[in-house]
Amino acid sequence: MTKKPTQAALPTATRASAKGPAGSVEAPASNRATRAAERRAAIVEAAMEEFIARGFAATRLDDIAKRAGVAKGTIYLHFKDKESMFEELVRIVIVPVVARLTTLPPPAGSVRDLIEAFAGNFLKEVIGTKRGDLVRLIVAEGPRFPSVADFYYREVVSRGIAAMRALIELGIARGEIREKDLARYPQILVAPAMIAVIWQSLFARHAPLDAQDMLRVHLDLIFGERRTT
Amino acid sequence: MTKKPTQAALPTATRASAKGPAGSVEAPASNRATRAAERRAAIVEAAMEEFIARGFAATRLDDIAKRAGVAKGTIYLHFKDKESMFEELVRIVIVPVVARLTTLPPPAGSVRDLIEAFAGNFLKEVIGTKRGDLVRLIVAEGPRFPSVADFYYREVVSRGIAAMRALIELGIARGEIREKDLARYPQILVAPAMIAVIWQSLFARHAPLDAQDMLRVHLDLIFGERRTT
DNA sequence: TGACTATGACTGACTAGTCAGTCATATATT
DNA sequence: AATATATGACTGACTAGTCAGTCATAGTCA
Repeated sequence: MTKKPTQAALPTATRASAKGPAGSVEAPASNRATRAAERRAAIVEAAMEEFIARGFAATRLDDIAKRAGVAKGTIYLHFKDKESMFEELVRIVIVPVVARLTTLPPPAGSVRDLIEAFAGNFLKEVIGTKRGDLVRLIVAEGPRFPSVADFYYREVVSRGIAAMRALIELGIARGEIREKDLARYPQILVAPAMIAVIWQSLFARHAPLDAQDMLRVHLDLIFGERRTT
Repeated sequence: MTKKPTQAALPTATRASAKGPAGSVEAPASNRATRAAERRAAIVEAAMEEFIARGFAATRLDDIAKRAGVAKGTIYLHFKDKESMFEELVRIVIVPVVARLTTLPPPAGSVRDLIEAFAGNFLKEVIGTKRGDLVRLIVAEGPRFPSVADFYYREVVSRGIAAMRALIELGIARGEIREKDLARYPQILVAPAMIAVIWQSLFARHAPLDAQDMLRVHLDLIFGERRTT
């Protein structure tokens, strides 16, 4: 009597069901492998949102499962445990971003144009989006997940810094940038953008920030006033 | 069950006025009020360290109690619950910092000197210290503690931005700063310092940052190369 | 093609453990 | 003694991780 092995369970309709809380109607998904991949993607997506909203410790796997429209056990078919799930998640989300960024845009025009295009892209893709919150999440959890911080430094930060430095050196060589020491601290070039990301997720309600315009002013500082053409 | 356990408003001890904070290793502590204040201070100190190291959700009150050399129940003599403890904590730690900062230094010399002195102070007092980690903690937990984010914005950010703006406007009026639009975005002035704080707590092991030097370069950007006087 | 079997993705009730908050008791102060 | 403080064992709500069992699909054979 104590045990009531799963029996009643769902009467029927496990097949076309999916009418779970997930909401979005899953595509037919012909074969098993495809379905599995879809579920995995759903878990990743759901987990990302929960982790961003609550942080690592406060996130419940039950909530992730519910949001993904999946049973809790399913999560463990795809990830070893909560911790390694979090670590893997960051990789999964970041890798494609890095891939896109390393696809450098056409190196035409002035250095300022290059940087402006790059920054504009960054603002559009990161600020106020899921990706921006991910940055904040990494700042938040980094110290407790050295492997995540390491990964992020290796894959994103060090590369970004190197790329910015190259750009700055080009600008100096071309005479567009006067402050030669800037090449030693590419962080300065990027700082306002990072601050904008953090600002938006913390203080947007108090004082929204026009990141695009702020960036323009910052670039004016580095390149000198833009001549209106 | 809808549980409504927490009821008792802050019991007492809120008025435990500031006494000699010096209180270190269990001095006899003559009167009760003093002892209570000491215990409270020990709890605040311990809680701060635990919260910084683990974040809000992952911090155990048992650990705070142990670190403070106090029984768990004692914590509840001083704070209503974990959540309000965290909120109060941020206030307790930040208020004296704000108090110190608003004690403006002698407004002598050039604007650049003013800012440099201010920044130097900031670097020494914040970067790599407990205070720096507190900034990271606020960034991390802010979204989950709107009251903390609000408080921080009101007490620190908005004041800091206003002060910086005043300084920038002075610099523009005196002809030290050429970029007039900078006054619209004091964040640009502060951004590298904030980035330095975050950088140190996340990536110091990979690539330590000479914040002092970076700041010098940044100020060169704003004021023009420094003339060696 | 249709029927029968094998596979493994998926489920969710369950277990073992954790931790915030309580309170009866003990200790210190007046 | 009376009162104010402090203690830490205890409780109950909550959750990460497990696993016996289910069932849609893939594979096999007649």
